[in-house]
This record gives sequence, structure tokens and C-alpha cells, in this order.
Amino acid sequence: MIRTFIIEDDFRVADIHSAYVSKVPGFEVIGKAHTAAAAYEAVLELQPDLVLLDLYLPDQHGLELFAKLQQLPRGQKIDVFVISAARDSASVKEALQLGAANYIVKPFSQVQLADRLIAYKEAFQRLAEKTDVSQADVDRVAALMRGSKVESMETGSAKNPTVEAIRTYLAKTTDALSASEVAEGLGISRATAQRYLSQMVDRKLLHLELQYGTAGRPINKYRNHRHSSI
Amino acid sequence: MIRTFIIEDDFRVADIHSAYVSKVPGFEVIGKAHTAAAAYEAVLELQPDLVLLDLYLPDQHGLELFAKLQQLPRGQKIDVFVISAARDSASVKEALQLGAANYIVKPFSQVQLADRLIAYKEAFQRLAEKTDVSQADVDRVAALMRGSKVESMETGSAKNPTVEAIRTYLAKTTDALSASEVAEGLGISRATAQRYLSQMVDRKLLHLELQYGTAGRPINKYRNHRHSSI
DNA sequence: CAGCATTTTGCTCATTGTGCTCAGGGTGAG
DNA sequence: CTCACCCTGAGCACAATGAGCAAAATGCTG
Repeated sequence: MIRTFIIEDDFRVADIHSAYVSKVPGFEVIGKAHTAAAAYEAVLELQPDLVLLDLYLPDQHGLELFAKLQQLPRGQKIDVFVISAARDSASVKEALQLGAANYIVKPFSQVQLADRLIAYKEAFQRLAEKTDVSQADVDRVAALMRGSKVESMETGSAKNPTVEAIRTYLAKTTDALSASEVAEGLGISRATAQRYLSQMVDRKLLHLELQYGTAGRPINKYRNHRHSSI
Repeated sequence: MIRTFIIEDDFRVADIHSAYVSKVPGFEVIGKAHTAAAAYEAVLELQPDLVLLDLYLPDQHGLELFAKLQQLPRGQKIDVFVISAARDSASVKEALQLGAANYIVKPFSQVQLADRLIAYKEAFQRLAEKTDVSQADVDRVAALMRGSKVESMETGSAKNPTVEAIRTYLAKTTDALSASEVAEGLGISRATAQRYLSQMVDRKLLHLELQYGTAGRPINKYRNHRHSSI
């Protein structure tokens, strides 16, 4: 059971979140606190595995409390889901820098929370099963922790010979090329070219621009980034 | 420039990593250290934005140094890429829990490092541009930081490139623009522009105002929500 | 105030390209 | 030899677009 502690100033909201967490298999709520001071004491005493932390607390900013929790000894580390209505980028950045396992923007549904709790739990279960962790494993775990789709940056990387061929082909021209043009040039199918070109855009290896002008879907055109020299 | 500090016990490997980083636009290497003690002193003095941290150091485990760095005051936070041959899941878990912006398994290529550095840089640039961060934004940034595909778990959040182009186009001006003006500016049809502009108003992404003055229907004019006047 | 001309919007439908699934083949490990 | 996994291509569903038209909204005139 992942023992979960809830830190939220509003009693009713705390109850709602508690009910949400209790419904997720494998998670149990072991306590709640409504101020930073009370939360800190309780966390020291109860040693939860996971904390849901609201940033707005009456006696201290949630990020200050988070920083304090991060200073506990290594064996006592607690995972923290930041739960906040704060939508300024500085809060998000600082929470991630402090190591938030997730940052959930209020309001959210029970399903949304459950999805992320389950993803988080599975991430570490999967990691714990491995003795020889690869880069793809790391990325998968990190992605699951952060609420991303699992695919790693390593797939579609330059190691794949088809990706390399596409990259090379596009490097030869300053024009943007369509998937069909790349496919024809390399002798591969349009679907394969499209698959990889799309992945390479996702990985910021290529720049996508659309060619409009006719009925029907616009043509995706792919172009090298200007600075990909070495 | 993102000022980067390299912590690596092996001199030659430190030089290789330094050369890798120097090749990435927007990044500069401001120093290197080969022990935890020297690293800590240097980091306090130089105040880098980013640290590449190898876990095997002769005088202290890299994660202990990392934990120390995390205890710096909030205004002095440094992002840390953990770079390690350690493939045990405990190291990975602890590094992520401490807030590692990335965990890169040795050995890796220059391209792999460059991809992740660029993704990391863009993640925060993108975040910094936003004043009203959504859950999808958070997930996107966290994903980019952690080496994942950019798509968020939040369904339906994948970007429509035409919507994005419209948003970007409108962001460039303080004027309200009509559908025809947007269409002409982007090289898309008036109907397509109208369709999306209307949706964006519905989704509160844009503000609608009507321009009267002639016979015929009034012109819908669309404006960004940003309150750019002080 | 009604009617009309004008202008723009909103919507439908045909078209076109993308994204995705599935089957087949190849390769490597056991 | 078998099985699992990955890559690829074929093909299909559907997403996205533009053309064009009906209708809505406005201002002007009688």
C-alpha cells in the first residue's frame, strides 16, 4: 500500500482528495493536514510514501514546505505530488526543480488523479523489477512520473538507420520536403517516412511547416533546423 | 546562454562532455570539477544554471552532492542532469526524487546529449512565455525535461498546428484581426481561419469584438487575451 | 417601418493527406 | 527449430482543408 498524506488548507477539498485517493487500488490515506507546521510534524511522525501538497497554505508557502521535506535524510525521502491552482510558470518550474513527482493543476477529476497515481505507482514498480536499467527504462519511468506518454526520446533517435537516412536526405536540401517526397527519394513507403518524420518533429530534430492551398488535408513539410551542424 | 558546470571525476571524460556541451547552441561551459568538494565550492562561486553531475566521485557519492545542492536557497536553484553508468533502479529513483532534470545513462553520444539539452532549454523557454499555465503545459514541460515525447496524458491536448499558427500570428500584433486578415497572413482559406478563430473564442483563448460600419454583416475581429497594457 | 442591397459568417461536402492498424518477413535469443 | 520482437508496407478510416452557397446581420432608401 502506498501510504499517502494530504496537505490542503481547505477541509472540504482535503476530504474530496482523500476520497479520490482512497478509491485508487494500492493507495491508502494515512492522514491530512491543513497547515504547513502541522503537516511537517505529521510527516516526520507518520513517514508517508507520498504527499499530495497544495501550494496555498495559511502559514507557509507550499514550496517552502516542499524544500524542507527535500532536506530530510536520504532514507526518508518522500514523493510529492504538487496540487495547485497556481498557473504561473515560476511555480511550475520551481516545483519541478525541487523534484515534484507530478504537478496537477486544480481543478481536476477523480479519474485524472487516479490515472496519475497509477502511472506513478507502476513507474516505480517497473523500475524496481530491473537490475540493469537502460536509458529507455529511465525515460519511461520519468515519463510516467510526469504524466507523459511513455515513449522515450531514444526511440526514433539517430541510431535507427532509416532515421539516419532521412536526416541525411533532408540535410542535402534547404527545401522543406513532404513525406511523399522523402519516401520517393529514399525508396521507402510514404507511411514509413511519415512515421519517422513525425517522430523527428516530436524530438525537435526537424521543423514542421504546413503547405495549405487545396481542399483536403494540408501537406506536412519537413525541414532541417538551421543549426544542426557538426 | 545557459551556463553549465561539469562534475566528472575522469579528466578525459570531463573534457569530452565539455566539448559536447560547447557545441550546443545556447549553452556554454563555465567550469569543471573532479571531486565533490571542489564542485561544491565552485558551484557556490560560479552560480551555474545547469550542472552535469556524474554519480561516481572520489570523495562523495554524487547523490549526496546533489542533495546538498538542493538545499541551496530557493533563488539559487540549479538544474541537474545526472550522468551515470549506474544502472541500478535505486539510483535512478533517488535521482528523480531529488529533482534531476534528466538522467542520462553512460555511454551516450553527442547527439543524444544535444537533443536533451535542447529539449530542456526549450521546455523552460516555453514555460516562461506562459502566464496562464494549463495542465497540458505542465505535462509538456515535465516531459521535455525528462526525455519524453511531448504529448501529455491529458487527452485532446495535442497541438493543432493551424491553431498554433493562428495563435502565434495574433500574438504578434496588438490589433484585432479579422478572419480574412488572418487567412491572408497565414496563406490559409478564410473559412478555415474563421472555423478556428470561432473555436478559440469558445475556448476562451481569444477575445471577440465586432466591427460595425457598413451594410452587411459586421466583421468579427479577434484579439489575444493578453492584457499588454499597464 | 419595410424592403432591399451588400457583406460577412457559418456550414456542408468533396477532396486530399495523415495517422494508425495489421499482416508479413527478418532477425536474434533460447 | 520456435518464438518474440521489430521494421516495413499496404490499406483504410478519418482529420483537415477549401470552395461555394445559404443565411444572417447591417445600413440605406423610400
